[in-house]
Amino acid sequence: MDTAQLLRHKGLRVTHTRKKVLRIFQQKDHEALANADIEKQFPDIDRITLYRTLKTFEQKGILHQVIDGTSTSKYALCSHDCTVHDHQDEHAHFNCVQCGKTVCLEETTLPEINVPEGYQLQERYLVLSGVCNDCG
Amino acid sequence: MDTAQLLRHKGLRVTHTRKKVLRIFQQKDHEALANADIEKQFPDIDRITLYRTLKTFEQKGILHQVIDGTSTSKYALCSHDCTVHDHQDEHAHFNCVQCGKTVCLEETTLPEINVPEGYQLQERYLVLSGVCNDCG
DNA sequence: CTGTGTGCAAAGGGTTTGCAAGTAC
DNA sequence: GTACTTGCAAACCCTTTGCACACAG
Repeated sequence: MDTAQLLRHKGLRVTHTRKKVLRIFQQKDHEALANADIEKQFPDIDRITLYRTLKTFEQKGILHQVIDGTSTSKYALCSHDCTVHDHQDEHAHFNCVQCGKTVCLEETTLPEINVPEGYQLQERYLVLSGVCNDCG
Repeated sequence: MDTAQLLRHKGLRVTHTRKKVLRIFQQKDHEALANADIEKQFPDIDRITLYRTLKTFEQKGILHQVIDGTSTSKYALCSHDCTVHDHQDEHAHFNCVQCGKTVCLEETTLPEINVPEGYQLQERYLVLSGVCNDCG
């Protein structure tokens, strides 16, 4: 599905900004990107519009948030079986402490966890940090 | 070891603020606290001093940072075998999406993870979120 | 044409830095 | 007395909100 089709399929209007942002995520397939990362690649975009675009994409099930232990929020493309209400992102993420890049480790799986009596588990994140291939 | 002893043992001067902050963490043993949480319990403390206190405690191996998926940084007491350079915190943390509280799940263990060729793993965090016992 | 998206300004929350005054040892 | 700590102001970064204008459908 190309960018315009995907947007339309998710009930969103097809705008220049949205196509461009979506394409960036598709190119950087296994990487989690923050607002600032996208601004770097696309300097003429309005910062605020970008925040809103990412949030909209998340709500529509196009992107999902990635927790990587840094204080900035990052997003990555949802896999195809993601629905709006049930984001599936069952793998670990690795954050490089040197370059700050965060990648999805697709080959990993999350462990089963038993939460204590009375707790309701909704999301699980396995966050790894260290030095990546490029920086090591 | 009482608060003053611990501080002295870590090479820190014993001040009113440090004793009080340390005591709060000791009381809330399995909970990860953010700057704001401590301010609530101890309203007359200076916010900036508190930031610095927490950072100092982390550097000295008294506290360690807890990743819980929220944008605020939280800390919890290090276990006894924590050293300055090698923080050990081998269990999952659970963040309640309703009350925002983050607790350590001492009984869990982190899985072994194989990182890709060329990656150097330094830290692992298993972050859970959902609804806690009190809110559920 | 209508409702959705954008761009700008302004504000908000969390955090850090600089510097003078205060305090532990 | 000296080096370490504190407290205050100000700055910084990331993010959100309000509102008028622009544009997709």
